[in-house]
Amino acid sequence: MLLVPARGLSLEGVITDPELLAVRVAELYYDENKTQDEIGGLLKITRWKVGRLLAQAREQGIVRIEIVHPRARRLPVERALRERFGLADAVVIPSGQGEGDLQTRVGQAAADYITALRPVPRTLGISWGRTLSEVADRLEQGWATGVTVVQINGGVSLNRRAGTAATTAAMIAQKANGHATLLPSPAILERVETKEAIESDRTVAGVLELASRASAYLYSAGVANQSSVLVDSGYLTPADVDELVRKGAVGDVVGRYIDANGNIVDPGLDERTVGLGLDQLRNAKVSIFVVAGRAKHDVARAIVTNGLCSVVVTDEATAASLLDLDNEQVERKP
Amino acid sequence: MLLVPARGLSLEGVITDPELLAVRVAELYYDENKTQDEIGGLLKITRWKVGRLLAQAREQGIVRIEIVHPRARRLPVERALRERFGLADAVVIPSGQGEGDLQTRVGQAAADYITALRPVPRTLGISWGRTLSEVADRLEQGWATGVTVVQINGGVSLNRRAGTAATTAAMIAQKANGHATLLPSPAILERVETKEAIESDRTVAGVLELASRASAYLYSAGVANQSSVLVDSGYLTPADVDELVRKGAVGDVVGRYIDANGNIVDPGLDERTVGLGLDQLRNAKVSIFVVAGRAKHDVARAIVTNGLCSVVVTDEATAASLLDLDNEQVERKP
DNA sequence: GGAAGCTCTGCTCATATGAGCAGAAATACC
DNA sequence: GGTATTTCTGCTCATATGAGCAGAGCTTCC
Repeated sequence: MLLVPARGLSLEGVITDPELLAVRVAELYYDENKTQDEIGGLLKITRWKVGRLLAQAREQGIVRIEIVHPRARRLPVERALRERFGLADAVVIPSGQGEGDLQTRVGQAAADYITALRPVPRTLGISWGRTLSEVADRLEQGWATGVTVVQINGGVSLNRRAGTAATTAAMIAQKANGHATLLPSPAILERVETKEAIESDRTVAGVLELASRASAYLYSAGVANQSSVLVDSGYLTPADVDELVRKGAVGDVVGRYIDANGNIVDPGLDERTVGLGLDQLRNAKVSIFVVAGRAKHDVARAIVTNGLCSVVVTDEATAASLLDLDNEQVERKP
Repeated sequence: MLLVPARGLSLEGVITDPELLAVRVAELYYDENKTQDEIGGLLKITRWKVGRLLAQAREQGIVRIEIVHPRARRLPVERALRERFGLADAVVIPSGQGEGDLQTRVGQAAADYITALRPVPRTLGISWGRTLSEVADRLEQGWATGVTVVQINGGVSLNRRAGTAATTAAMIAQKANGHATLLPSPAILERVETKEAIESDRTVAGVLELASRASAYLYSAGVANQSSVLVDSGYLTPADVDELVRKGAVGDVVGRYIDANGNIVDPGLDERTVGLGLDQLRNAKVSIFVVAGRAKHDVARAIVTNGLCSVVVTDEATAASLLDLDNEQVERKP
C-alpha cells in the first residue's frame, strides 16, 4: 500500500457511451476546473469534441447551473413574459421552497425595481394592500428623491387595520424625501349619486387629477373571494362577492372587479367605485403590477394577458401559470 | 400599452450592494449567456470586475453548478479521499435522493471502475455478498477479455440464497470471457485443526495460492450485527456476533472481523476463517473496496483509515463520514 | 448499388477570459 | 495627522473557447 497517490487513474482512458462521456467531461470541466484541452488529453478526444460535449450536457440538463440567493431572479422567464405579452419589462423571482416568504421577496423585487427605474418618476400612483405595504417596507431610505406619491383608489378607513393604506403611501414618499397625497374617499359608495358628488368635490377631484397624470403606477390586485379586503372593510358583503364570482369575476384591480378577459364584471358597481379607471392603467406608460402567490394566478392572468400593466413583478410559479407552463389543469381535476 | 418590448430595463443601471451585484452578474452570465464585456456595459462596471464578481459568486456558492446524472461522480470528494488517506484512487457517487438505488449506483460505479482499470488484471480476486453481486450484474458483457476470477474467501453454500457467491464469480468471469475459480470451503470452521486440514488440501491450497497472487482484488465488507450473512448462513450465532461487537468489532472483511483500528478482533475465530489474510489485501497493489450505505460507515472507516484498500468506491455520504464532514455525532445523540 | 442527404469530425480564426501586475483607494495603526 | 498595510482597480498579455466551415463517414431511399 501507500502507493504514490496518482491523479485518479479511473478517469483516464476511453469511454464509449456518449452520454457517460458527456458526464465525465462535465465533471472534469466544472468540478475539477480542467481546461477542455486537458480533458481531451485525458479522455483521448479532441478539445473540440470536449467543447461540443459540454454544450450538449448543458442543453440536456446534465449540467445544471443555479443561482441561489434570496434576491436571485429568473431572467429567461422574464424574457419569455416580455415577449409573450409585449411587456416593457418583467421581474420574476424563484419560487424556491424555504428561503424566506414569497410575498416578502416579491416585495423586495418590486422595491428594487422602482428604485432602479429611470427616469425617476416625479409622481407615483399607488394602490394599497398587503403587497404594497410589503413593497413600502422593503424600500430603502432614500430610494429616490422628491417623488410625489398619490393614491389611485379609495381608502380603507373602515378597516380594522385602519391606516395601512395611508401608511403605505406615506412610507414610500417619506423614504424618497417626497410627500404623499391621499385619496380621501371610500373605495366604493352605495349610490352613484354620492360617488359623483364626492368625485366632483374639489379635494377629491384634485387628487384624481394628479393621479391620472402620474408618471408611473405601482399596484397589486385582490382575489375575488370572501377574504377580500373589500369585504373585510365592509364595502361589499360576502353575498356581493359570490354574485360577482358567479358573473365571472376573478379579482379586483384598484377596487374594480374584472373577469378573465379583463373586463369590468358589474358596470353598476364599477360606477360606484372611486379611483383611476382601468383604461388609465392600460394606457399608462409605466404601470407596474406586483403579484405573488398561488391564489392570485387567475387575476394575474386577467391583468397581464389583457395589457393592463406594462411591467409585472412576480414569482416563478405565477409566471409559469401566465405562460401556461404549469399543470394546474391536471392538479385541479381531482 | 404595447410599448416596443425593451430588453429588460430593470437590469441596467448602477447597483451598490456588492453581493446583489454579483447575483445580477451571475444571472446575466449564466442564464442569459451574455459576455462579461456586455454585462460590464449594462451594469456600468469594467469587464474585469465582472470576471472577479463571477469568480467570487462561484466561490461563495451563489452560483451552484451541479451535474445531474445517475452515473455522475463527485470528483472533488474523490480527490479529498485520495489525499487524506493516500489512496491510489477513489470513486464517489452522489448520494442524491430519489434517483435509483444507492447500492445499484455504487455497483455500477465499481463495474465502470474495473472495466476501465489498466493494466487489465489477469487474475481478479473477489469476495462475495450483496454488493459484489450487484457489481457482477452491472458489468457489461465483454468488460474485459480473459480475466481469471478467483474467490478470496470461503463460500456460503449453507445459505438459503445458495450459490450467490458462485454465481457472482461466474458471472464476472463469463462477462470477460474468462473463467472462475471457486474456493471450495466453508467460510469459518468449527475447529482450527479442520481449518488447517482443509487449507492443506491440494485443491483449496491451489485456489488460495492463486488468490494470493491475483493482480487485483475487489471486495466489500459486512456489518457486525445480527443480520450479517455469516449469521444467516449459520457460521456464527447471534450470540457470537454480540460477543464480537462487545470486543469492538465494527464489521467483517472477507469473513474476518475487525475493530475500528483495523485489527482482528478475535484471533481464535480468525484462525478458523478460511481465505486471504488482511495483510495480503493491505499489501496488494490494487485492492478495490466497494461500500455503500449508512450502515457500513463504521466498517468503511476502519478499512479506509487503516490502509486495507488502495481504491475505494462508495457514495457521497459514506465519503463524507470518512472525511469527518458529517454530523453523525449530532444525529446519534438523541 | 449508388446518389442524396444527414450527422459528425477536425480544423481556422476571431473573440472571450483569466493570471499577474502596478498604481489607486481604503483601512488600520501609531 | 501621517504612514504602513491591505484591498481594490484597470490594465497587458497569454490562453481558452466558440462560431463557422469543409470534408469524412454514415444512413436512407430508390
